[in-house]
Amino acid sequence: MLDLTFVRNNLALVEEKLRLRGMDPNEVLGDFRGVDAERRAHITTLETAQKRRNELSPKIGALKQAEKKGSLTAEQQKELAGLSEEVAREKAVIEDFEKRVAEADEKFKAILQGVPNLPHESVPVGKGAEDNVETRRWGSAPKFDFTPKPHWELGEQLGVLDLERGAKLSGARFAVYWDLGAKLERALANFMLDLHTREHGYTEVLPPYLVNSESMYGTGQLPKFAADLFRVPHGERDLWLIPTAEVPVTNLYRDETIEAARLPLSLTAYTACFRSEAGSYGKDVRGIIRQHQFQKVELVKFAHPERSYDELEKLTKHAETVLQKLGLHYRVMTLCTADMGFSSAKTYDIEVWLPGQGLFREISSCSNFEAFQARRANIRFKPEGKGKSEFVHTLNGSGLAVGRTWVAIVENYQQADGSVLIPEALRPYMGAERIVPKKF
RNA sequence: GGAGAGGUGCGUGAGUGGUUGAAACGAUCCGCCUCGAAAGCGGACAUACCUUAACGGGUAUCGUGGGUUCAAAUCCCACCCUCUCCGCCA
Repeated sequence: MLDLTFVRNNLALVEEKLRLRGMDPNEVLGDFRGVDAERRAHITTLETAQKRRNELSPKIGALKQAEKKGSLTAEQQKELAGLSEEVAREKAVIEDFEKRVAEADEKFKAILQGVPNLPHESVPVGKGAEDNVETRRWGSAPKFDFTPKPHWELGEQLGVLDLERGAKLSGARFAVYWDLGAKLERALANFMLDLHTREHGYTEVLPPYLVNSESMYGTGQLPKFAADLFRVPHGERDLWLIPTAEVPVTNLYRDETIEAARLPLSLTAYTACFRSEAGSYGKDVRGIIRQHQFQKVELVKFAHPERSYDELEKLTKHAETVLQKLGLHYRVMTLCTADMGFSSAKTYDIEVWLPGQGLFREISSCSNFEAFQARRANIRFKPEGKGKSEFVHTLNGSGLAVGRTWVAIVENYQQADGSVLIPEALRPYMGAERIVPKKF
């Protein structure tokens, strides 16, 4: 969520930035000025009436006390009647305008919550994914003297990936990993967590996979993107399966104030992620690129506003390091204004080369949300010395999506004989140098 | 799942209908004192929103949401959370 006062005072700028995102400002902002003015007028009316009532109440109280004791003069009797009448009138106004303010608040909040974050000035302007800018590239695509296969074929032949039984158990977009396939997933997760905790200074956390609506609201999944989530009914209130560890980890500090000296806080978490993928029917139906459940190692930072863009660069490098150590060819894309997510001010996508499919595929998305999430989730820091607390900047990125890394390993390290070589860095975690065909 | 206790400001903790946005103590900050410090003394010390050129003024907030009342931290209802005991369970 953007700052109310900022939007009010910089409406032209906000409209301009929305256009950069390829959105129609009128559609997004609606009658912002009108609703804002209406809301404020109603608040003023309400508070005036409340003030009057608060002035009258003690007078009525005193007179009623006297009435009880029977020491009320005729004149006071009249005064009491008059005051009672007046306060009744004010009360009617209060009740009426409490409703009107609530309605106006609702309308206003709906507008404000529907406004995406403003792109940072360094973000390239564009109209769609084709305008994303390749910022750097690492390594080179492996050469094969045979036609490399996609991971779904390899996985089945090796006996490590079982999509049929995944479908039997749960339905489409669920997978079962067997034997060294399962172990590869676990090895990758451990490798990534060790790298980030030992060499990059992150603290590991293991959060719940089910969270309440407040948490989903805090990171911006709700109210707008409920359709992408799995909802779990639970008594009077619903719980939601997390679509990414970003949700529970960012919300760790919801409604809290962090000491400035502790910033930046760097956290990493390995969790399962659940996405209903509504609206993506027919997309990536083969293999395990797009699943309802997948596992991911997430990197989250809470940073000082002045240093958040440095932290974004670092966080992105941390994610890249995983690919470098695994010897996987990749490129870093700076998303253009039109392709960024709703809450992001700047995003780098890391795309890994998948030879079986002959394309680069997103394996990490690293974003600076500035204060957009912090404002919603009320995450502050107290500046050194005195001064008012301010909102922190939140950042996150995948470090990496384990399922897609699994795909990258299998496709990039496939051999002519149908086996898959395990990269050096992973061998201590695998206890094997190679995956060879086996029946499940 | 059953029975009970409780949720107040940064912390401890008063407060059962009006003078309490909230005592007291502690923490923190600023002064005074001191060569410096401690102690002592004096003062400051929540958030959001509305209003104002500004100084300031106002409204709301005592787990959350409703209700009763002229008036609610205080009474009523629902929910959430924490703790204790029982049951169940990895």
